[in-house]
Amino acid sequence: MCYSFGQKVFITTSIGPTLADTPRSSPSTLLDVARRAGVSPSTVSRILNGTAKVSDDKRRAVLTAIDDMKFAPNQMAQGLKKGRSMTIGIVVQDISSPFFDETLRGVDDGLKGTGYASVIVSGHWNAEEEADRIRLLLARKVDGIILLSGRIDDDTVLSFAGQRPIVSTGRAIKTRTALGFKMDNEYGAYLAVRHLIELGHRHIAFISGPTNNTDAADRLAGYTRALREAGIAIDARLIVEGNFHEASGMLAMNRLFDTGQPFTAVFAANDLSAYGARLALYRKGVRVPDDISLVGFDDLPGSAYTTPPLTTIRQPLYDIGRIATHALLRVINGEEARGEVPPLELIVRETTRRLR
Amino acid sequence: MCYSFGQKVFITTSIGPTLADTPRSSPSTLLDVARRAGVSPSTVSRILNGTAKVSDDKRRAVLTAIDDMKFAPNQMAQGLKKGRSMTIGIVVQDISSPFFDETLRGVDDGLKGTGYASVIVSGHWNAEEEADRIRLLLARKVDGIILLSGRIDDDTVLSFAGQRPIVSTGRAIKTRTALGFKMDNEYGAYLAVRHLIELGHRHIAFISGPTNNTDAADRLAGYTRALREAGIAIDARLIVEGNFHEASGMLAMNRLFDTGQPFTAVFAANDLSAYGARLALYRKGVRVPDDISLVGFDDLPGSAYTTPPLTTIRQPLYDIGRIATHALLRVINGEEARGEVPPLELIVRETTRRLR
DNA sequence: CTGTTAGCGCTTTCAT
DNA sequence: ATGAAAGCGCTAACAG
Repeated sequence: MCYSFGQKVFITTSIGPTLADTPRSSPSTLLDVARRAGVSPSTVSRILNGTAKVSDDKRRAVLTAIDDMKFAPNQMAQGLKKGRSMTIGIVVQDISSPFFDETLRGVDDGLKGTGYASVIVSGHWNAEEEADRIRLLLARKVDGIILLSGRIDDDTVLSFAGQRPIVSTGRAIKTRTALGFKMDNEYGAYLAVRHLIELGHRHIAFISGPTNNTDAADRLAGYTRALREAGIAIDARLIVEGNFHEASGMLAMNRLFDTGQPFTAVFAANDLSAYGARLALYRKGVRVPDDISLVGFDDLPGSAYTTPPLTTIRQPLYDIGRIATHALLRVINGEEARGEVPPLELIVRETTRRLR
Repeated sequence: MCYSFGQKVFITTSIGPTLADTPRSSPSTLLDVARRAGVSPSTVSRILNGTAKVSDDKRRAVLTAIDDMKFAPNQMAQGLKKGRSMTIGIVVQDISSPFFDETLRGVDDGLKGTGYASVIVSGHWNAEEEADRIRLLLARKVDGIILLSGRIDDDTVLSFAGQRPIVSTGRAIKTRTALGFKMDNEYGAYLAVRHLIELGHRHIAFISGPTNNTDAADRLAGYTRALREAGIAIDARLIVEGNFHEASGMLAMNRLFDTGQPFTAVFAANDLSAYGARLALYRKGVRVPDDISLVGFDDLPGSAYTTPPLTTIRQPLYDIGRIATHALLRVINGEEARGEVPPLELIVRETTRRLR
């Protein structure tokens, strides 16, 4: 039964057969097709793979047989035989974060038309779990792995790369089968803070990311460099730690106010924490950008629709996904992997303003 | 090479070996393990699967061999033999939408510890493409399919269900191998509009979803029912069509103003279009909720952090994912699939206010 | 151009 | 309790 009662929805189904014990309309095999078309299995295979010339009449016979029987080659059998599963593994840290979404979209587009499918697993920001998931992918015989914001160390990546090619973001490695590339986070943060300084701000707070995260550390470095270059002293009270999530941005903002230190602008280490900071500001009745300027980092899709739209550092998330995919595919095929990731750039929207 | 130059990042790698032509540290097979442990392959298999009793000494020998050789069974071979790939297919419509994200998170959690992995494909809101993707999944021998917001018609689903069990959202089907359940969208919309009416609003605009979408149609129905019940005449000029995306919400809002019809509240058919509408309002200098009340539908994770936080109808996206997964797993195992999806509910946040 | 044969790595009767 | 042997569905020599 499946009935909707008022607002509740119940679903039930009677006891059905097991996947194992019911052949269903058991899918036809290549052998079935061969028999039906009156040819040998190899001929069918050859047509399927374009491996060799086949006479037109046989080809026609096979093609119609395939059509009639709605035959589709069993990918597991193909994979077992060819040693290629035609699937690649993607390791993300959070299956439902707009950050990874954009990259995944790039991967998806990069895979389009290649015959490859992807299985996505999450490391949940945890090195142990991440390594486990990678082992799982390897057991599944994925042909390659894309590691996004990996937590495991480079040596571990390298050892996995002994089994299958890996391309990873956020690390600078390069061997025969492992390739990594990282964005210049320090530079991005520098850009953000310099923008604020150019607008006349001198008291600029920073909501950092988790200290154990290299991207976060790089962004902090960019923040301090911009300040130093402008001859502005670093005030430790204006730097509070967040964890890249909305709630932490909100908390951080409140802590900033609690210190009593004056500031006219805040740079959040990522958009998500900027959203949280924005809410804290709203709750306090502080106007953005009139009273406080705010800049984020990432340029998530939603950042163009916040109120007001967020000034931020754009990460080419989609491109990273596409480029990583292309690179991996090339390595898998023994070609030279080469790619250029667009640089980080400042997107000035409406949360920053010149200090009068 | 992998070098970072200023802000640009270049990646290159020299020509490497093909996946095919390099055995790498070719993974050990079950046979290798058997030889090393001095037993037959069957014994190893039995230990791996717990299929039969094995003497303690042999078991120990095998286990250490497995450890030494870092053996992991080839899933393709296992799958081919057992007729189970331990993979399920997930069909979404947009690989990077917060809407699907939440559901995917539910699926991911539902799969945790089951040994199943998922391959996610996107139908891109297109029935043709969706059917294609499903065929691909079937060729990959997924053990079951979860179809989220499918575009294909029920008959097509049913025919696919002949090959593998399918559970789908947004449809009321129920056969031996196909199970669908849909949320009561009409009721949800009704809830939203009634809330507005209770707050004293009489002129309530509606930014609809695409007219060819059943969820959108249901929500429109709920809107009209609430109005009718309250004795408020439906004003066609207050209903404008959107397409569920931010930009369309923004456009719709502007069109609403262009009509010149007065209104004090707007109900957007989903959160994304509410975000767009919110921006249009901001641009026009219209305050929310002081001048105009706004309510959305979905309760995306971001909706708690908009400025101000969005009043909306909560869809139990995560639960839907989990429940669908459990149901599918049960069908796969020949058990009775049964589940209850939490009802839609109104979440009152800060974008609605009582009309003075 | 096409068929026959031998596996890919694993599980599973069937004997013992 | 354990091994031998057959085979899942496909591809790739190897003959012809």
